[in-house]
Amino acid sequence: MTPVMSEGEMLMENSDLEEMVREFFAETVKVLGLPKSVGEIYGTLFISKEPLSLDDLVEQLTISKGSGSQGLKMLRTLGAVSEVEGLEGRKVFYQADLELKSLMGGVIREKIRPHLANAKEKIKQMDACNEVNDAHYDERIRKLGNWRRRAGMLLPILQKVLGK
Amino acid sequence: MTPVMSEGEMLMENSDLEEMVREFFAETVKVLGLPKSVGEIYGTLFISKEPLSLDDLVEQLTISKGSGSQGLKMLRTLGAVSEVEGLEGRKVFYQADLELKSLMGGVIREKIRPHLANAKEKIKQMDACNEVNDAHYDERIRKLGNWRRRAGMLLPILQKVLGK
DNA sequence: TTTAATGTTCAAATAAAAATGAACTTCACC
DNA sequence: GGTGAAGTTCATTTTTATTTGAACATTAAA
Repeated sequence: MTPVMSEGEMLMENSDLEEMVREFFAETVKVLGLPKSVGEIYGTLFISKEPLSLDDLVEQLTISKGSGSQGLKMLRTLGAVSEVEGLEGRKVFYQADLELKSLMGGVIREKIRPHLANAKEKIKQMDACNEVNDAHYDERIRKLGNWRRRAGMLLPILQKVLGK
Repeated sequence: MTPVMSEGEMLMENSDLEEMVREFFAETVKVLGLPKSVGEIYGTLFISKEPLSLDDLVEQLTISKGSGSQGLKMLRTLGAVSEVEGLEGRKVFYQADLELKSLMGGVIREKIRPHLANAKEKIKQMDACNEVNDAHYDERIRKLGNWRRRAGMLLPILQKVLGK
């Protein structure tokens, strides 16, 4: 709305590069099951020279305020962005946490772990359902239990390798 | 079409359990970025007492032949199902490979590795794009390279833990 | 306490992904 | 070669996921 520009805007060179980084993350987060706009927001913050406000992001990405707000909320929940004290009024600025483990760790914590917890329940129910104790079904349910257990063991290892 | 039933059909008990397993895999594969029908097919094969043909699956799941064909194709590509020599005519029967690593390994090989290879290219392009050698951009691109490298290291570890 | 800037929510619109089904290919068997 | 069962392909339809935008909060400053 206002014709006044925020500080960083004019000195920005290399908008090709910034665009590439945005696209890069847009694709990358899709592998993690997150929406494209979340990747674009994260990518924009990742490459930005200074923290950006919601309005900055909405303007740079030409996405709606609602989309931006929701995307930032998700990234905050994942722990992939952090708030920086805004100096002007109560506007909040965001910066990307640059570590792989922030984004990945967030996905593991918020998406994969809950899924595995749910799976544990489901498998228990299956066991209860197999009242006749059919040997074939027994064996398959046991195998499913092993799947889950093994997947559960994987996560700490993953997080360890994701490291610092 | 034909009113004649295939052998296994009548002795099937425990259709609740089978339904639960189908649903379980339908959800699980979504985490891996695969379509629901693929999970349903895999789940059906996973719990089935005998190998099933495309027609069997289409009937049990009430999905279209096209969907079934595409789903089986994907599962074959991933290495999560195998063909069993059909005795009747040239009809093919499928059975699930019951190991976690078949499905996961397939996803890693067919989806994640290609994505990482692509990422390597992209990062190279970014570097080329940063002709002024701006220190800030340099550092971010370097960090992206580290992400990719680390992710690449993760996969063999994953596959090792997925094990036998 | 009003105003205006900032941010959130959610029903509706849009875009993206998946499933359908009819046309087509292939091949075993006659 | 002709027939039909088996399987594939792909343009269209359906379903699901994402984005939008307008109404609604919240609060800093006047």
